[in-house]
Amino acid sequence: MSETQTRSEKKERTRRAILDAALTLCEDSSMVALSLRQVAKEVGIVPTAFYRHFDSVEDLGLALVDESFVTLRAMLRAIRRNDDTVPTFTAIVDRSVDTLEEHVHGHHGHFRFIARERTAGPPAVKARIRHEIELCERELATDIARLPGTDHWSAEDLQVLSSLIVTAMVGTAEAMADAGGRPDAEKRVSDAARTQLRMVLIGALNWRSES
Amino acid sequence: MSETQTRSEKKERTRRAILDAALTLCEDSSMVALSLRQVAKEVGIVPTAFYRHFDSVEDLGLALVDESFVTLRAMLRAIRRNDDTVPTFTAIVDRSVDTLEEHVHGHHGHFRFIARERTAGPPAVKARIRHEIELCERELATDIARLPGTDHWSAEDLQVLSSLIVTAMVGTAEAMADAGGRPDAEKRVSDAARTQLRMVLIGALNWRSES
DNA sequence: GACATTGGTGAACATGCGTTCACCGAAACT
DNA sequence: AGTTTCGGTGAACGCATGTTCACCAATGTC
Repeated sequence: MSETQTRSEKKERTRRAILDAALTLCEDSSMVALSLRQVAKEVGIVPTAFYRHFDSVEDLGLALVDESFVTLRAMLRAIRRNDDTVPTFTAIVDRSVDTLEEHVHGHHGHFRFIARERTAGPPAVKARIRHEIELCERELATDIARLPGTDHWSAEDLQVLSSLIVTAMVGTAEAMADAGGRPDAEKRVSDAARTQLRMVLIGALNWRSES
Repeated sequence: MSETQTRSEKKERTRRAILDAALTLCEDSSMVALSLRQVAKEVGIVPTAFYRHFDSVEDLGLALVDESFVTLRAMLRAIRRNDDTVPTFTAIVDRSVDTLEEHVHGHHGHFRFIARERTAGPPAVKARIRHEIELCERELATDIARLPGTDHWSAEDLQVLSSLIVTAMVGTAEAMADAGGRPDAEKRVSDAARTQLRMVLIGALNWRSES
């Protein structure tokens, strides 16, 4: 029987459906404008059944944050993996932006969610996202510190550079998701991202020789 | 009689009160979660009276966008004025960030509004904000083109650099507004912004010598 | 095969929403 | 002084919201 399934399988299925529906429904506004009944209707269950899976809408939001950051961290791991195998700086930039393009293309929902709810979500969601992003910045800082030519950098400057790169990349991911899969638009965004990253890195490498 | 006033004065007063109340009320969520009745209650008028001033909530949103960009453009003018009188690059950066800090400090509501609704607002509001930001990027591009040492730059690279700077400065404004007036936090943000801008400019100045 | 667990149901609730309409009273105009 | 203009009022509408509760039927357990 292909259509029969264990109870917990079925439960997990509707849980997924709720998460997906919520992500879709708040796509062009925000979590704060998301209604439980809308989600339920989209999923095809009665509003009450929602509470079998989440304690509240806020709970749903936090689950979406976690899920989105699983996606984001998977991308960061992929980028880090590439960087180990690749020699020059421009090659690192190229491969990194390629990876970013590929992942954002495949999961624009999650990336847009982060970019949006970071500033507009419910307080608890905002807080969680900011915290996660801060962690990403710190990880990036230690990655950069491992690169050659950054020995004499202060911890503050490392942090500031990471923050700049993350901000730029969040902006890129946003623009990429807005490109909506049109290859020409995506190409333009990723070319811009490459240029931006390269500019920033050139600036960073010539740092301290000036100030 | 100090408390009497002409009819249009009174009208303008409540219009202002509505705008202020709306800005305050959507401060920790978004315009999409703003209710007409909330605003009316905050202002101290009956919900119906709202329609004497705006056609709809969306109309209110667009008015807030316009108002916010009046503030933002005033800041840009101030920065541009400084730049004309100041000699070195690092001095330009310092003065620019000072000006930004001062203006964001005085009008964090407007800056947070732009940063938030840019990604989370109602569609019409989002569209208007993106358009205005694009204009700012273009203006910045022509400003940069007027600086020495950018003769050989392509139009695309100018645009990309402007976009990077604007993205970074929107991020800075956001962080600055989040600092919530605490001088030490504001200082940290503006120091970071100075470093970031300087890095970007160093990168930009050494551009094309590499690629 | 009997029993407990549990995902989903449907009615009901109080509340808040945007918008409409006729109406009022004071300011503005003639 | 008489009339018009207009910001604000208050009731009313239909609809959507979050949450509660008792209930059901199929699955899992013994």
